[in-house]
Amino acid sequence: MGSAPDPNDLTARAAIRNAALRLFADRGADAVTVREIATQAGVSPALILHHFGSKDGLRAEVDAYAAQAFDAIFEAMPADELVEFLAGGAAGGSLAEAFARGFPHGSPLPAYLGRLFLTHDPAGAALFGRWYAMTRRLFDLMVEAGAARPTDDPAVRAAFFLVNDLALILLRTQIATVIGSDPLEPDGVERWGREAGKVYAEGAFQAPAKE
Amino acid sequence: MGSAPDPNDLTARAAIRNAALRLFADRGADAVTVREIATQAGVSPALILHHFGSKDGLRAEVDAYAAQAFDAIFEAMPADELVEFLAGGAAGGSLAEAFARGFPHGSPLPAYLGRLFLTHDPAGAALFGRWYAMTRRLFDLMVEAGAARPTDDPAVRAAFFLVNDLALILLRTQIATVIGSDPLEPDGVERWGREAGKVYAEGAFQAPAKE
DNA sequence: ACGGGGACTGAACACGCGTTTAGCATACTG
DNA sequence: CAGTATGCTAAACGCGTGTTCAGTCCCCGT
Repeated sequence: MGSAPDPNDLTARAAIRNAALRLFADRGADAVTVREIATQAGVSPALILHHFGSKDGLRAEVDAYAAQAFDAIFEAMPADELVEFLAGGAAGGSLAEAFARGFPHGSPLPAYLGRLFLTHDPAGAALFGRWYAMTRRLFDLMVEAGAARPTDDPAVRAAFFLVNDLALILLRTQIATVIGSDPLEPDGVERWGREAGKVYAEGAFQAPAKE
Repeated sequence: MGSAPDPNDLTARAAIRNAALRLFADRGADAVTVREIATQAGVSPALILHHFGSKDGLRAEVDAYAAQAFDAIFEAMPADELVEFLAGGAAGGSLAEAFARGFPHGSPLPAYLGRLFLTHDPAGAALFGRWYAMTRRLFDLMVEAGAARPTDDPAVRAAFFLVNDLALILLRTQIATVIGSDPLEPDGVERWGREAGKVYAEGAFQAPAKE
């Protein structure tokens, strides 16, 4: 929430927050103990309560921190720029690509996002709503610009594209296993973007060959 | 695992299993207590341990039960039939549609599947692998039959289609909120299938209008 | 120099968890 | 009818959890 670069960041407080973020993303907040976070952050369990009041307080702060990070991704994707980008023929500009670009290798935030959606966290619902509205607007602009075909069910189409994009983040590890590249690392982004771009531009099915 | 219709099903044992399945799917096994399952199933906590040995034993049995249900869906989708179906021009035959058809309204299994994937459960990884192999085979057959365009990265294309399909299940509630239909209920399946079919058949983007 | 306050800790506490145990009915077997 | 296995329960146990508390250290203003 605080916009100013908090001076008491990079402190034990921040170390606790970061450790909690990573552990929560990996295994879920319920499965992580305060003592475990403390060990990981190199502090005593009591200090966590001293700084955050309770485990739930820490949880709330980590949630807010993650939400802020996601909003940063969100705001780094201005719609106008995207229209130009897409209209230029490239298939990029997806949320997943923004993730790959915005979050360094090994960041716990993609996994955290998955948990946000799976646990039906209200913060996750709000995030989804905002991203959906953005996708919807984007397609309106693209149709207007002649870059996308019109459709009679734009609500579903926007949702279709959005969740396809999110699937890349949610199923990241499974995808990496079967295709041999992490789809949030440059190599995987490239392969995925090319294939998705082809399907989105011209489809994948065709009338079967006559005989 | 047992193929014969176990005579001691529809008993307290089955009631416990069903209650656990629903609770695990909704909130995750770690967040559910044995006492809670017992209350829901109308038995005493001790009976759960009597029947399943431990909470982990129950968890394993519920996992196996769910895996069996998913495999039933899997086997209800023979590839040959699918090829004909898809080649016929319809966009159906997706995993999500099979889910909608195979699981009654309000079944906890779709949510359970989400947890399987999100928690990096090995059973989830195995399931994903099998479904991926099936998708991969399906596309090979379709290309052979002239129903799908060839691609130089078939591994990514198969993964792309599979995860798009799974996204529908994983993000079901969020989708339902924004499009106004549950995508695993007949109405939503219809809308989603039509839109996805259009995109997969002919794409959604086009060169911008010249001027 | 010194007093005060915040960062920090070790030890303990209360509680809820999974689990154990002893025992009660019921029903089947000889 | 005794004997015994089975389905089931109430009560308790040990343990790990989130949390509290009393106190130590150390920096910083006066």
